[in-house]
Amino acid sequence: MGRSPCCEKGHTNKGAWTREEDELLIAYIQAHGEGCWRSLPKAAGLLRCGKSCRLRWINYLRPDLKRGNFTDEEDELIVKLHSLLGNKWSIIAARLPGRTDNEIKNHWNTHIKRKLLSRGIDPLTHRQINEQAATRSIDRASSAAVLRQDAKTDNEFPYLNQNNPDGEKYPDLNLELQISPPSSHPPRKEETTDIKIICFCSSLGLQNSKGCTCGAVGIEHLRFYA
DNA sequence: AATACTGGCAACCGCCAAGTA
DNA sequence: TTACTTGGCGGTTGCCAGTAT
Repeated sequence: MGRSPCCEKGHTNKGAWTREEDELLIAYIQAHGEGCWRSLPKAAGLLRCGKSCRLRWINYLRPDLKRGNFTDEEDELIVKLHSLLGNKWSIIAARLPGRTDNEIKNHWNTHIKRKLLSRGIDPLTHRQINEQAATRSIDRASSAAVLRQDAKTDNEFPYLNQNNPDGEKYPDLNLELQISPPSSHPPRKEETTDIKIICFCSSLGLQNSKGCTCGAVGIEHLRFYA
């Protein structure tokens, strides 16, 4: 039945990691690789919860981390992906080599969100705030015109200023969400209605890229089931 | 110089899906 | 099928450094 508990909470350190702890964790993972996080702390001589070790490694100690300031291109990509995915930080992070979900989440909350708001863009909906208020009465064409007039946005996030309404905001992206089941399990007819499939590699024009193994052209390997 | 305020970020918490016995 | 653990995720908190008063 099941497995034994994750960690002995009474005997673990908390708070900031010390240099010694970092060194122990790095040394252990370099010698044994990333494996069972549960048993790692004991094996590595750490008084930490396995979860804490995993987080420390993934967010801070991993050698392939980029660190440093986000570039404008990264900012732009984050906004694009966020407009498609919402707060799916891990998926967004997967498209930004060397960046972690936590890092991106923090960057979003401290920088990008504010930047969008200062441009009059709702970071939740990625629409012009005044446009939103008027959305009910303004047609899509005029909304696009509002976007076009925002020269600042043009400079900061050029993609936000495409002469396209909604899904056509990103001419370089395929924003079409297809609705269908996993290919290996053909759905019953009644199941297909609310099942969505999307390949973000393809959507971003990155099909056949390193991170995309689906091999699809314009179709989809990230799957969401309703 | 002292204090209050603010922003940035590392780390924790709680939940959930998947895996296992 | 059920009960349980693990790994992973997103939200939140708390500390610290920098800035303003």
